[in-house]
Amino acid sequence: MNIAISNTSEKPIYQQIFEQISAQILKGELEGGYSLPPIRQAAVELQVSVITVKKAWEELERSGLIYTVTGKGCFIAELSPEDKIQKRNETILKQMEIDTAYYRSFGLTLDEVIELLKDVYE
Amino acid sequence: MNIAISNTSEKPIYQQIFEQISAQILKGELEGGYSLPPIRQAAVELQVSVITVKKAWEELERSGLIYTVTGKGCFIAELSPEDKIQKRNETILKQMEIDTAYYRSFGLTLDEVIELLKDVYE
Amino acid sequence: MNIAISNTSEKPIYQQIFEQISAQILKGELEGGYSLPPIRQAAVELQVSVITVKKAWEELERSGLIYTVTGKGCFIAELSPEDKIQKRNETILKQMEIDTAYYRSFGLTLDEVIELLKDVYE
Amino acid sequence: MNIAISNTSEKPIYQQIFEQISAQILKGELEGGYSLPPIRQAAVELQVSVITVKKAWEELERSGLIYTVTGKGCFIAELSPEDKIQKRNETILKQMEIDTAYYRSFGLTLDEVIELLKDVYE
DNA sequence: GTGGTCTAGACCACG
DNA sequence: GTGGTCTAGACCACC
Repeated sequence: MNIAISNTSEKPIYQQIFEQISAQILKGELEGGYSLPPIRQAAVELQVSVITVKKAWEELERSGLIYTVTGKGCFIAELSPEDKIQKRNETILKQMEIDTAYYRSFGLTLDEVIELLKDVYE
Repeated sequence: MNIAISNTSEKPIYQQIFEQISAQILKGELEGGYSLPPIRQAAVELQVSVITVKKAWEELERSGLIYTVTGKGCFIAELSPEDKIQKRNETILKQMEIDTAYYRSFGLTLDEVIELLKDVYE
Repeated sequence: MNIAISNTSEKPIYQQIFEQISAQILKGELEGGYSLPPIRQAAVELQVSVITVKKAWEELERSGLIYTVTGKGCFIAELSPEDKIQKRNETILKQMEIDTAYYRSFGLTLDEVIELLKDVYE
Repeated sequence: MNIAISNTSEKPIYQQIFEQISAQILKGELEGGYSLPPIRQAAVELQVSVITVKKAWEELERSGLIYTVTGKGCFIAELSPEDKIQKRNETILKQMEIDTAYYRSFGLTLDEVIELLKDVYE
């Protein structure tokens, strides 16, 4: 559970948790078959409400990244490396479309965006 | 007043208005010195409440993109092309830092991001 | 008519005019007996509405700094130097009470205020 | 919530609230980490609309004096004594420049201002 | 006519 | 229960 939570962020906490675990699974940091910690334990670790954790877990299940075995816990879905990459790209592309729409609204060309991106990416 | 409002978007309406006018000013579509429509008229055109328009206008003023003359109206600030580009880049870089942090959390390298970006930008 | 007007200031224009003429009379820059310019001419010079000038003139008359001779114009009241100083101090003290109340609300002592004041006064 | 509101003042209510809370924080009367009352409760206490309170709270947040945690409440920022003094002086100096410009427009010297100030400060 | 302020009341997401 | 947003409608000062 290597997760950073910002209370003052505009992003809901449950979504911060969802995004970070989601990224960790698709990066391969969390391997298929292994279990996530019980929600109550996660809630204590992350210093948030049980409800908040539950909401994040539900999002993960809805995205097909984990599955629940009633009475046993939540387990990370077993995805092939190809599946992971595909899911990762789907997720990112969805966000990227929103991002580029924003950049374009300011009249930026692709080249200008790439130029700025290089600076930001360090 | 060429503005598209989505009521279903998660983004507050006032911010949608702010972002679009902001982009239009920085793109040079709205020239310095000219006046924005009166808030009440804009409210009718955009089919939103007067207060929602006002909130957007206030953000624009706070960003130095317009100035208000009480009893006369709101006018677009006279910015040099350099100022516009600088302000534009500031605005975009702020957003881009958030975007890239997201991409990186999935383990994407700069080159991968640029590759995806090219596809999305069409 | 040596008057600087700011459209963007929060202060009403008529009050800006009033304050500046008021100060000039009490400083002795405008001498008793001399006439102010006709409101229409003043309006043109100052680039403001006739109504605005009229409102400033009315305030001046109410303060006893000018008097109107119907059909002839507005004249600066003849005040002895002592009267001027007294009026000036009255005017300033009224404002100063408001100002000091503000400073004190932050817990500043008299000495601290004087210290800051010296810096600001250059 | 020790706040005095004047309905007859020319100053907007939300600004009166802002200024007084601002002063209390910078004086150290309200300590970092503690929470302000919920806006709805404050509205009842102060006998004003919820929106008026909210506007004051927004100004406080913009000034870096409080931070908002959606769904939890608004908390007073943790500022070091040095930060407080610096912010206090910034705030006061901004106002003092306006005040002194007014005094000077009447031809008062620094010494005369200080003399009057001593009287007013009691 | 313009913007500036304030009100009362409503619905929503979040925790 | 908390803040975040939005609405409709009102009154005021200023120009």
